[in-house]
Amino acid sequence: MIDSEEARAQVVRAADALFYQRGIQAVGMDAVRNVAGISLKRLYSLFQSKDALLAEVLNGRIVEWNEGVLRASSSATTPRAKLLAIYDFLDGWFRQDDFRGCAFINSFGELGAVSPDVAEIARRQKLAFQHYVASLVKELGGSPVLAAQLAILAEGAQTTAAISGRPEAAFQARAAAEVLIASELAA
Amino acid sequence: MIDSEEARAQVVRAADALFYQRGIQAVGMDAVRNVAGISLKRLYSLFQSKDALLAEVLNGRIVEWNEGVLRASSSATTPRAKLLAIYDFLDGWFRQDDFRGCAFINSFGELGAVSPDVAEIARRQKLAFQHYVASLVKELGGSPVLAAQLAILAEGAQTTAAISGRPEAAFQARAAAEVLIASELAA
DNA sequence: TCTCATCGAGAACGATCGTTCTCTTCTTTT
DNA sequence: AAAAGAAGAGAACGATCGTTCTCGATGAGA
Repeated sequence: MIDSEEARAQVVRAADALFYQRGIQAVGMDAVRNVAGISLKRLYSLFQSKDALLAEVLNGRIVEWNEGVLRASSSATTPRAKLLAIYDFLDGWFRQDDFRGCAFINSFGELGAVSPDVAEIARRQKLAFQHYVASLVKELGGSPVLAAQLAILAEGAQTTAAISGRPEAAFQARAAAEVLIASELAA
Repeated sequence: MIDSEEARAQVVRAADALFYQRGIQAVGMDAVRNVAGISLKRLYSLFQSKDALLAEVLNGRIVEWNEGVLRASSSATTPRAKLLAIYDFLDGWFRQDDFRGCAFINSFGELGAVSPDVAEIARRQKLAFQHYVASLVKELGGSPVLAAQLAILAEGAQTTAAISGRPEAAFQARAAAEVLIASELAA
C-alpha cells in the first residue's frame, strides 16, 4: 500500500481535476476513485466524506492560487509591476485549454447557498486576494478604493474569460488597472 | 383550472426563486410543485423536463435584466450617464436581501460544464450585455476596449458583491468607470 | 504451514430525484 | 342522471449517489 500522505494527495489531485472540469455534484465518488486508482474503502478511510474531500480540494486551490500570484509577481520589483503581474498571471491561466473559470466562483455558484463551508472557503479566498492587492496598493501609496477596484477588475476578467470565452479580458483588465493607478497617483 | 399561460408563469416564478436561492440541482421538482401550487402531472404537461423549465427560467432572467438596465438608464440623457446608471442599477440589486449573485454566473458555474444549453444561455446573456455597453460607448466616442473594460467592471462587481458580501463593489466599479471614461475622452 | 489482520474489489443499502402511472374526484355534456 | 373526459394527489419506478458491508485475496508472524 502506498504511503498515506501520497495517497491523500493523489485523491485530492483527482478530485480537483474532476470537480473543476465537470462541477462538483456531477462527479460521483466512484469517478474520483477510478481516477485516483484507489479503493472506495480506502478513499473513505482517508476522507470522512465528499464534503471533507471538497474542502481539502478548495483549500489546496487556495495555496495554488497564492503560489501562482506570488511567483508571477516575484520577478517584478516595484509594487506597480507586482500589481500588473497579477493580470499577466490571469492571462496565462485563461489561455490554458482546461480553463473553466475560477473554481471558487464556480463552487460558490453551485453550493454556496447550500453549504456554509463552501461559501466560507470562497469568501476567505476572495478576501485574502483583496488583502494582497491592498497591501501592494498601500506600498504604492494608493487608496483602499483603488485596491478594491483592481480586485474587481481581476474578478470580472475571470468570469468574462470563463463565460464569454474571451481570454483578452486579462489584458483589457490590465490596461484598465494601469489607467486607474496612473489616475490616482497623479492626484 | 387556471389559464395555461398564467400557470406557466407561476411555475417559472417559483422555479426561478428556488433555483436562485438554493441552486439548481439542490431543488427538486417536488419543491417547485409545492411552491407553484400545481400538480406534478400538470407541471410536466407545461414543461417537458426540468432542463426545459430551467431554460425558460434563465430566458426570463435575460428579459428581466434587460428591462432593469434599460429602466435604470432611461432617466439619463447622455451616453455617459446611461453607462454609469448600470452601476447604480447594480447597487440597488446588491442591496436586496435575497441577492445571491448573478444567476447566469451561478448557473454557469454549476452546470456550464455539463449542460451546453445552460452554457449557451449564459454566454448569450453576457454577450448581449457587452453589446449594450459597446453601443453606448460608441455613442460616447470611446473605443471597444473601453467597452470591454466597463463590462468587466460590472462582472467583477457582481461576483465581489455575491461572494465577499460587499455591495460597495457597485459604486467602486462606478468610480472606476468614471476614471476610465474620463481618461479615454481626454486622449 | 497455519492464523490472523489488512486491504482491494465491488455488491449492497438507503436516500433522493426526475419522471410516469394509477386512482379517485370532479366537471361537463347529453 | 349517466357517461366520459380531465385533472389533482401522490404512489411508484428506475436511475444515481454517498456511504457501508461483504468477501476473497494477500502478506506477516509464530
